[in-house]
Amino acid sequence: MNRRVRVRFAPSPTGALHIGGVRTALYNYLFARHHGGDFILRIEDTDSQRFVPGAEAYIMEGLKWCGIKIDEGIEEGGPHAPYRQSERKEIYLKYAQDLVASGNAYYAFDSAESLDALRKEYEQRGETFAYNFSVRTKLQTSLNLSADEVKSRIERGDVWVIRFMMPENRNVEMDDIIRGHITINSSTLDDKVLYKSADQLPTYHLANIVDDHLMEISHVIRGEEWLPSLPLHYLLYEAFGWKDSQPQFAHLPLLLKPQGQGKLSKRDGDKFGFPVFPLLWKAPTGETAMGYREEGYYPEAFINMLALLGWNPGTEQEIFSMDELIDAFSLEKVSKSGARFSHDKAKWFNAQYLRRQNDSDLALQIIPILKEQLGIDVSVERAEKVAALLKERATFPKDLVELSRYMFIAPAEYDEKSVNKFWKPENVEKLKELRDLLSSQKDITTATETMVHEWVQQKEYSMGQLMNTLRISILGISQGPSIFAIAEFIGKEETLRRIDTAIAKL
RNA sequence: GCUCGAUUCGUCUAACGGUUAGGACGAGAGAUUCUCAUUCUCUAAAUAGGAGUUCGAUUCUCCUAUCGAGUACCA
Repeated sequence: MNRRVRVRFAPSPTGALHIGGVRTALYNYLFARHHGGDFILRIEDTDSQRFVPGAEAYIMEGLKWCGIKIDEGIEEGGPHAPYRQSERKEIYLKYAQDLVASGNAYYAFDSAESLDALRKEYEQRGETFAYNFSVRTKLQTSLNLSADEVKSRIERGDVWVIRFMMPENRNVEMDDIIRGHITINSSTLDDKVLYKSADQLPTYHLANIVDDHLMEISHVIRGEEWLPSLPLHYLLYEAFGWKDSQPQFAHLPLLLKPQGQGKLSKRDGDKFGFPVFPLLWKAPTGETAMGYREEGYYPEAFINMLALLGWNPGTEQEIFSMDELIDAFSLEKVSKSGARFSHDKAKWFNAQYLRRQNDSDLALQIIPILKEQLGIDVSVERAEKVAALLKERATFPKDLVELSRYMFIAPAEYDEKSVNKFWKPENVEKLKELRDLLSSQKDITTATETMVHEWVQQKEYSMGQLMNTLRISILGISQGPSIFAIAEFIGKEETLRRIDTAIAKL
């Protein structure tokens, strides 16, 4: 069947979107774009209890920051609006009732308490309670009660749910693009709730099938945690008579916690020392968790890193632009096993992207940080020089600010280790000579280095000893790029002043 | 417990049933350098275990082990 590719990312607004969710969205997006199809954002807010204010806006902002563009969604609109399930609530009841009418579902009047009690009872007997063929005709269901009784209970406002009537002992045959063929016997499954009268809302299972059908979704790409629900979903398509237009499924491997075990969860916040969220998250409770954006990651680097976590094109290419990802992506190349996220690798990707920035862009990025961190105003030209000089040594733009600190501010202290190593009387004597030599120059530039080099050789001094002594006097530490480049940057006067200060102080 | 899924260097991964099992991050060593970082070179590092099928299994089948997911009137 050749139909338009339409995929959806369907998060529930119960908190910030963690990187696992971002990756699911990304793979959906890449798949859609690769096939020239549509990427739809649908908000699955059918759990009135767990709704978190701000989560929905966060999800949209997060996707936007990542460069994932939505074709149809709650802000973008589209032919199947609304895209928020809470605003579609009227449509689901009819479908649930259709299933009752066709004999695929039934009403159940059990209270949550009585079910809890049943579960406990079974547990005490060492059994597991399952709401399925074995009990549904014994409990308070429309299969057991007379039609009149059911009708009057509903009319008098008793609380009810509609449950799917899971067939007994049927092998459900399923296909997953990533995992291949899967078979499961329906007797191991239970009668899932499809619709609840209490809040007049469907559960995920009903809503997602109905909406995917109505929205003409061609491929469902979602996390592996949904795999156990797949037979139910297959059976629902069948019960509705929608087999012909049923989407294809692909279940993505999970993202694992960096240490310990289990899948990454939004509750993991930033307790591992790195963000699990794309953006800073401020929960209504006041809790906050850091985000990749705020940490200084480039969205392109973040996406590049995430794309390769569970997918690989089979080549040795590591750096991919979004367009290259779109071009190379295929679900068949998604791996089956869960992936553990590596912070080191994320940083490496960011460093790669930082180097690829051109100096003027980088300058613009660091000027505000320079202002904020060091309280100094720097011209674009000066900032460009800093960028050019230091970008190979940085992971984040903010690193450039820290690395360039002593290019703007004279050191107030001198690193003890470096001083112990190089600040020796004989070196200081030579430094004084060098100071006089420098002061005799018109100005100090990187070209001065050659001259100094020759002078050092002539005098038979040690370049390493002298240069580091000079470096300490200027920067306070034996680190950083070419000392002559730095001297050129701060200028002759400042260079001499710092040498004098160091000689006086140390 | 039950059901389903997964298992290649520490981590992310590659390998029509035939390769000295490749790459990347990280680690270690060396080279370069005025220092640090970069860069470059090199090194260590893996097919969970056991049976099959096959001329030949990382690759296919089964068993075991381990890990994970699901098992809600949550998604």
